[in-house]
Amino acid sequence: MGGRKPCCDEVGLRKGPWTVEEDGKLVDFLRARGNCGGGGGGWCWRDVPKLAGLRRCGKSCRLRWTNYLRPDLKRGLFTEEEIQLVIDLHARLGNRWSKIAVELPGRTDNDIKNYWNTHIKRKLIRMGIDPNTHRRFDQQKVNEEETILVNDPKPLSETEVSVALKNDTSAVLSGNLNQLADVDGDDQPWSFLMENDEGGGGDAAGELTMLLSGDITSSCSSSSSLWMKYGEFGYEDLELGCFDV
DNA sequence: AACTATCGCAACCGCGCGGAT
DNA sequence: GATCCGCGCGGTTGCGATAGT
Repeated sequence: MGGRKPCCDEVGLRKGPWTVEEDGKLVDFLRARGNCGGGGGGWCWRDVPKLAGLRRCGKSCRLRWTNYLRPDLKRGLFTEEEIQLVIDLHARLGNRWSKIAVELPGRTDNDIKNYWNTHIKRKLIRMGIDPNTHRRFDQQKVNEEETILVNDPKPLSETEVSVALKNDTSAVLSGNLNQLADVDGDDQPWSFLMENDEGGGGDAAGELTMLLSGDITSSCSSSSSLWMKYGEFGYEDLELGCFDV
């Protein structure tokens, strides 16, 4: 669009982490002047640095406010419900983080985006699910991904996975399932499934086996419904492994 | 204890959209 | 209709914290 200038090309403007003093100035200003958006405040973000006495660009001020200083922000870990909601919404909306954020009060698009990229996305990849399409990779793609992730990417057969699931995964699996189950060094999600498998938890392991062997589309219409199904087994937090143990 | 690798989050960058002129 | 301008969005980067060796 017609040769816009970068907003931050003015010399003397600060970049990088915000100081407490800067935060204070910005908060004070916004509390005193009310909201932007053509409202009664009579200011726009571009004016904020000048009006608030900050040596920042307006864009940086807006970002700091919306992502960090807003009083209605919810900090801390995502709840199980939020995670499931994110997955479900992402399946429908794709990377439209701002749209997803609308459905999660107190969470910013940046929050959700970060959480997706650092936690959920990797889990899905390792489970053979394309995080972009929410469909399973073809087996070759899975192998390629695993080749990158582990040194010995030899794929497990469905039988091997099944057997492995019946045993201690961390001990049995030296290959990709182990990576898959313990991406970040947290507890083994699959152990929970094993426990539930005993008492009519049904085919949790079986379904997982299908998932791992690439038959997810035959068992679930979408990944989000899959997560809901795991929710029935207590598979509620795919990142933190905080199952009912 | 020192070093290295990895993770997670805050912040930046560039682009596109939509309203105003 | 063309151009300008501000905002918001999504992708990416930088860096401190933490874990592993």
